[in-house]
Amino acid sequence: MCYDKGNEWTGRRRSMISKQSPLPLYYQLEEYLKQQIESGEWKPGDIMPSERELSEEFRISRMTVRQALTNLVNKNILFREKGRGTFVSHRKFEQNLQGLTSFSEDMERRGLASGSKLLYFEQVKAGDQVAEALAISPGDPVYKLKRIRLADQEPLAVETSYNPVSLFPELDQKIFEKSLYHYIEENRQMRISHGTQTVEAALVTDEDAQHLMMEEGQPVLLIQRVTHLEDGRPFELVWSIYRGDSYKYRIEMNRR
Amino acid sequence: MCYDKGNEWTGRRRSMISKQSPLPLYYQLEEYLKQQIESGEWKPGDIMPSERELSEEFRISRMTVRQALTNLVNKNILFREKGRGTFVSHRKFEQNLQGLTSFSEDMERRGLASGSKLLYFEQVKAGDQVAEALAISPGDPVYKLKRIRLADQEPLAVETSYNPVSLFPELDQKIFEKSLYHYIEENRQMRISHGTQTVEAALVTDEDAQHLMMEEGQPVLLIQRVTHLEDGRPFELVWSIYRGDSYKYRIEMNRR
DNA sequence: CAGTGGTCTAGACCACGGT
DNA sequence: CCGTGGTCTAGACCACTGG
Repeated sequence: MCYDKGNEWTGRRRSMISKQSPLPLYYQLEEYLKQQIESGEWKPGDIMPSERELSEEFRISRMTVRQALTNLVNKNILFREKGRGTFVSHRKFEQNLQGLTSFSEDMERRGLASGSKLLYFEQVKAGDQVAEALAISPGDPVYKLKRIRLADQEPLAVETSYNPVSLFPELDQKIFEKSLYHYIEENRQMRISHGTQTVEAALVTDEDAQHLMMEEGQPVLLIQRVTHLEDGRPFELVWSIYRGDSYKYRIEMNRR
Repeated sequence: MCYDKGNEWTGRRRSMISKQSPLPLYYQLEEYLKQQIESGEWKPGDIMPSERELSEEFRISRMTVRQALTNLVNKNILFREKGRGTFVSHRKFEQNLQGLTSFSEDMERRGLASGSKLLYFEQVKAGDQVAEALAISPGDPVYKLKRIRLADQEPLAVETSYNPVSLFPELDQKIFEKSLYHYIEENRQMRISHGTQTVEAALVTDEDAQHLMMEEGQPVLLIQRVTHLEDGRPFELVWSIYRGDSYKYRIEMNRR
């Protein structure tokens, strides 16, 4: 009986992977396994079929199976034990939670409608601090954008961003309205790689208090972010001021 | 001339990698390349020798070279471009960026002497909030520890931590003085896996103001952390209150 | 002992980038 | 066009865990 079921599976599984597809085989296998785990077909702690079994079932070489499994191990979806096997992780996190996300992605994850109100968008000369963060020379042109960020129509943050004109000469307001990250990755085909953030507590300034409809003397979260492309060039510097009473910065991370 | 230099290198390089070593070849190559980059032999933006070149020079197969390079790419030390080559990243070498670190590890990274002043250490019954965070039942025993954390002798934070007695029945003050993380990983041979933190801004309370030698009405950074073992069980809940004027929470992260 | 993941080889064909 | 990284194969031997 077990064998029968196994063979059924073999057929179903093999059909999920096509050598005709333009997608790499390891990627197809990776997506298939991920989907099976997400759908609960295999549960945390379950042992996976061995590499040689998967190799035979899908009629692909063991090295290709390993490439798929290794990627899932790196994403913390599977873990391996020498001499024992490969298992489904206990992690409940969808990976990526410590990922670099934009305001809109952040709000979407929290189930809030995101919006923004433009204060201004202009081209200015970089000051010393901006120039250093963006690895350009003081006086070089940068786009400066200031917006009030809304969550469910309520003002949540004031955001000021700087982007070097030399990197994206054609930036305009519409690109920001949709999503700068989307524009960079899809329209410009460049890859966003990593970023540095600092988070600190401060008291709200008079100007920001007006924008955020807060009283004086209340605390705010002050976040600075510098984000880099894959070749290391910084492409944005963002200063955000969040209302202390309505926003928590949340991060999930791994040891090592 | 270029060729001569190339051949010199070939000899030197090859000698760095031994098939006799118990260490895997890909790992030896990885360490060698990392060291060359750290020492400035190759600089950010430089193109690396091609995979086929490295393969010939070190007399190992291209797949093995790829394993070494792939690991370095995953660590953000190198990046690849299709049809062009493999390059040294511009990324600074701080690694372990988004890692889960203890207060002492954090201070060490900032070049500050860390210390702490015990306020109390006792066994109490878990309240609802603590029980939920630690995935135990309300009323279950937990260790509660409250300390003032010092950086270069100055008070920087007030920290309250909770650990389930059921997980570590033998915890004592001395273990905390040295390092709980060290104890768990070295003495107990358990693996710390992941954690969740929230960071928010608030005004200092009267009690904390005294501990931190702050005036009333000043902002503080309020950090909550829940940390898990590899099997998913939470083993600590920590509340930290940092002086807003002297501490920035810093995090580096990758997209995707 | 048989089965597992870990490492390694020597080929192969592809799509891509720059000349 | 040639050289690059990206993918893939069909083997191989090893060290390790379990019964």
